[in-house]
This record gives sequence, structure tokens and C-alpha cells, in this order.
Amino acid sequence: MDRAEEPGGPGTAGSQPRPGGKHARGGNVFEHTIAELLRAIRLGKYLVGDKLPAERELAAQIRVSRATLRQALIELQTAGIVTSRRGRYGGTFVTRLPSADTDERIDPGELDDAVRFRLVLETAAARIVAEQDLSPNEVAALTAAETDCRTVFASAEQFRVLDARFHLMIAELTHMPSLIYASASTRDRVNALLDRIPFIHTNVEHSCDQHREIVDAILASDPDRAADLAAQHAEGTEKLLRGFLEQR
Amino acid sequence: MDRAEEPGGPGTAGSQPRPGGKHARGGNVFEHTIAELLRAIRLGKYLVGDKLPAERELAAQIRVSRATLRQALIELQTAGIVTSRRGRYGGTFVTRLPSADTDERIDPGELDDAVRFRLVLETAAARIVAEQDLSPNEVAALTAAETDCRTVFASAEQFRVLDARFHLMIAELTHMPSLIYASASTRDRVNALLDRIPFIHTNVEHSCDQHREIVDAILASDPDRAADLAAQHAEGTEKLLRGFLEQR
DNA sequence: GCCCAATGGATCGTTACCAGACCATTAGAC
DNA sequence: GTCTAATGGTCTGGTAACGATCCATTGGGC
Repeated sequence: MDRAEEPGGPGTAGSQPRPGGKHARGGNVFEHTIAELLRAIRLGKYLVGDKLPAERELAAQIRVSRATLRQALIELQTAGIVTSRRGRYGGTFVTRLPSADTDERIDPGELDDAVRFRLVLETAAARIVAEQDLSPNEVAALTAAETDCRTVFASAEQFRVLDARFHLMIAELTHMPSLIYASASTRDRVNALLDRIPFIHTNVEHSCDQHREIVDAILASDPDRAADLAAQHAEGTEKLLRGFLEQR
Repeated sequence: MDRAEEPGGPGTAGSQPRPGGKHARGGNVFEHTIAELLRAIRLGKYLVGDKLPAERELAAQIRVSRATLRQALIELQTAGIVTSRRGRYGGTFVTRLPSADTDERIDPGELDDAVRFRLVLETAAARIVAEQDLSPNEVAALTAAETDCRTVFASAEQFRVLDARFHLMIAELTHMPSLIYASASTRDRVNALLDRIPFIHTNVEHSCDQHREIVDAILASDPDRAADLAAQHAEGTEKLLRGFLEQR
């Protein structure tokens, strides 16, 4: 190796991916904040109808000033994704899911990276969780997340949120902050890709079946089987995405 | 990435880790820049004696303004880690390795997270690389990185740089930017922990032997063995660290 | 010997973002 | 009915970081 740099080398320096903008970080803090909120909604942290945390609290969570957060919220409000009510017991509420950014170009490397990294993370998470002893609460949460997925065969959007919640649930059960964060981040990238391809019922049902099997393997404390099933599951998505998006 | 998030919701929102500071990101851009430079040096991207990229270029790489970069460089210069020379064919040169920040407190969760995530990443990387066909150049680079480790039994600092280079080499051979970035980031966290414990010759020799075995498995295209060896290797470090640092 | 290109060094005006204080509105409690 | 606590909405001053420009130094090429 060496410090040839650029072309190949997304090496060690370079910090987070930060497109281009005025200040540091992701372009600017404002856009980053919007992205963060959208992601949380898309990944099912806040479902439609849910109330977001109070502005002061949410700002602290995203580590951004309230002023900037409000800018972002106003943007989302304009887009019809949230609404705000004043007064005690008021707040900001999710009204609908954000529509997919179908216009963005597809970076060929992006697909490859996102989908392969997802395979790594989810396989590992499934194995790790299967090796643990889960508390009754955790078991309940996991099975609930699994069955929730089966309730919605209607829209791609709704399914995707619940699907994401299921997979993130597994990641969270590892209690590894790094893995949780990486999984959420990667999941969102994969979801963005899934939005580009048709919604296929058969696939959804198959996915749900696989979810069930993964949960079974985890609850049966069978790490190898859990990992293997998770890998198969991820590979299914991978093939689907590559089939639709690669080479064009 | 790292650090989780607030107590309750280690969920999906929460953005990059941003301790506490004025502006956004890692406290402030200035500190982040220093950290980034130190990391690149510690992980062997720039070895002692090497010339850093020109300020204008380096600033662009780190995605930071030249003014901020210079602040950081001046700090490093004051600390004796780099020196600058003006004029054409001048530049900024690495003079010595940064000394470890032994004063920082050890977050008990940090050890656990860093060490477990490292296991996940390096196991996956080894498996993936073993599944690939490597080009002659890649094979050469890998074996070179491995043998380089054996050349230095002198100081902990030097060994750690070469050790990091070896592991990052494997990560880079996956050609997965996300995995490369995560590996570098995690590696640095682990290194910071290793700086707190004594440097044990026997362990280093054992590590080198394991490196050799891992390379053998990769070149033999034996993914399972490569993954298994990588896991054993990482677990060795894990036990060492836990033994010295946990519970006190 | 002169010039030039590449580098580090310095300065300046602008802006994005922040912290904190304050105002406005609301629903429930009393 | 009034009070109160929790919330969204508004405003102000401070500053970190930026982009841009210019200066200073140096070694090699002509």
C-alpha cells in the first residue's frame, strides 16, 4: 500500500462522507438535520401519527441547535410530512411517510458497498444475538417486530418501515452501539435503493417467512443457523437489487 | 462511528458522535481535524519521515478549510509531531509518532463495543478477501504488510502502526468503502485501548504468527479458516484488553 | 543569474450555527 | 374561571469556520 491517495483510496483519512457544502460535515448542518429526521421516520423510529420529542429535546438528541432543528422541521412541515401544534400536550407529529428520492442518480459503487456491508452487519448481528440469553422483554420485542411485518402487505412504504424496524431490533439486541449505528445507517442506504425497484408481493411474503426462521434460530440459540439464514435473507435482497439496478 | 446515544433510545437518530461543543460535529471542526490527522499517523497512513499532502490538498481531503487545517497543523507542530518547511519542495513532514493519550478515562462500554465490533469487522473482512481472487499486486501488498510486522519487535508504537497497516490492508482488499472506513475507525479505538496496557513481547510474536496463518488461509482461498483465524486473533486481543482494563 | 512554480504563512469579510432569553398558545388541574 | 406547565414560535448577540486573496520563501530549470 501507500499513500497513493485519491482514486482507490477511501483509506483511513477523510472522515465521514461529506458531500460538498459550506461548513463542515454533511454539506451543512441544516441539510444533515433534515436527512437525520427523514431517516428516523423512514426507519420506523417514529411511525405515522407518532409525536416527535419536544423540539428542545430532539435538538439535543441530534446534537444540533434548536434554531437549526426548527429550520429543518419547517421544511418537513412544508413538505407535509409533519405538523406542529402549540400549547401543552402539543408537539410535532408525523403525518405521512416521506416520498422516495427517486431522482437521485445511482452510484454503481454505492449499490455494491451498501448491499455487501449490510450482509456483513446483519449476519454478524443475527449470530451475536443468537449467542446471547435474551430477557423476556427482549424476546417479546423481537417477536412483536417480526409479526408486525406480516400485518402489512399493502404498501411498499409501510412494509419497508416495519421491515427496517425488525432488522434494527436485532441489531439493537446486540447492545453494541457501533453495530447499531452502522446497521441503521446501512439499512437506510439499502432502503433508498429498494425504493427504485418494483414492489413484489411474493418477495415480501418470502421475506416474512425468512424473518420468522431467523427469529426461530435466534430463540433456539443456534448462532450458525441464525447467521446462515440472515445471510440468505440479505443475499435475496442483494440479488433482487442487482438484478434491477445493475448495469444500466 | 461510535458511541451510542442517549440513555433511552439507542435508536436510529443521533447522527455522528458529537461530544459537546459549540458548532456541530465532533465538538468543533478544529479538534476533529487534529483527531483525524493523529489517526492517520497512528494508523500508518503517513509514516515517520513522510511528507503530508500540501495544505490545500489535505484540507480538501479532510473536507475542512485551509485555515482550520493550519490551526491543527500548528498544534501538531507545537507538540513536535510534524515540522513544516516553506518553499517549493517544502511541505509538512511527520517527525515522530504521537504519544498515547493515557490520561483519558476509560469508558467501560467503550472497551466492550470497540473490541466486539472489531471482531465482527475483521472476521468478515478476512472471509470476504479469502473468497476473492487477488491480483498479484494485491498478494504482494498483503504479504509485504505481513512480513513488515515481523521486522519490528522494538517498540510498541512502531509495532502498532505496522499491525494496524496489516489489518487495514485486509479491509482494503475487500474494496468496500464502508467496511474500510469502519475498520479504520474501530482499529484506532482499539489501538487507543492497547496503549493503556503493557507491551508484551510474547503476545506480539504470537500475533505475528497468527497474521501469517491468516494470510496463508486467504491465499489458500479458505474463507472459513481465514474467518476463524481472524476471530481467534481478535479474541486474543479482546481477552488481553479485558484482563487488563476491565473492572477497575 | 533570473525566473517560476509550488509550497507554507497571513489577513479579511461573510455566514452558518449556536446559546439563551423571551413570547404565545394550549389543555388540563385546581 | 383561573392557574400552570409544557410546548411551539421569535428574537438577539456571539463566534467558529469558511472562501478568497495576497505575501513570503524556497529550490530547480532555463
